[in-house]
Amino acid sequence: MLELFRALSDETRLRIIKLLELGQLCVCDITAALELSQPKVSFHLSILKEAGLIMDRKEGKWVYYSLSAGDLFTRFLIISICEKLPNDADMKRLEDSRKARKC
Amino acid sequence: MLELFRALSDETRLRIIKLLELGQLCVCDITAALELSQPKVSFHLSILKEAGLIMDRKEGKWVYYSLSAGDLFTRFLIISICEKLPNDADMKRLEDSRKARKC
DNA sequence: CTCCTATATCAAAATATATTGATATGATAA
DNA sequence: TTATCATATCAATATATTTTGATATAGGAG
Repeated sequence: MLELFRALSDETRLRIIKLLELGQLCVCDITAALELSQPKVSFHLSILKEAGLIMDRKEGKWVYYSLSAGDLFTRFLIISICEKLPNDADMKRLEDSRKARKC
Repeated sequence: MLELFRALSDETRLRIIKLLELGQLCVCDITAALELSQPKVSFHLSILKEAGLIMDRKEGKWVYYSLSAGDLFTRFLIISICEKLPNDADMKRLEDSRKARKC
């Protein structure tokens, strides 16, 4: 429970969770959407993964991350975050990046 | 929401919340129950208060803290914490301290 | 094989948070 | 008044977390 709250106590990580509400995304999509450096994004993804909030799947060069099922409490937290967090700017950048076929 | 998770991402603060499930407690009760220094306890109480999780009430020399009502999401978090967190040792020390009438 | 791309990891630096010991405040009791 | 108790706050230190820049790894393309 403490690890869960720790994982959620960072703005970047909440933004990642909100982005993943859309479905699986690769690291470069997330990096483009958040406008952050790739090592930074990888760092935060690793913390979310450790806490059991997200999972990854390798496919060729890419690693796709998505929200993991988790228990009822965890899912409730994720739903609440997604409901309350605005992320229009991130979404827009994600769309732009995908149109540009950057990865 | 971020402030809420930040406030909850510390073991001492979760222990305080769990103790306050019992009802209002003064700082010296909490200090005795957790076996921590008074400034440390005051520090963590101030963070919980800032986040809207607890409230305080002055009465003479004492300051009593209790869980604050908050919104539905906040209350759900508090209930979940209290349900999942064991704190037998803290409770025992609280009882002992009260029997000894230390404050 | 060589080059490029996507991602992870590492060490160092930067920043944030927590702890300690000392002191301040304010209420009460003697 | 003076002493004492409960609590808060502060400055200094200690500790934890995050960020950065560099490098490693591994897959695919040419």
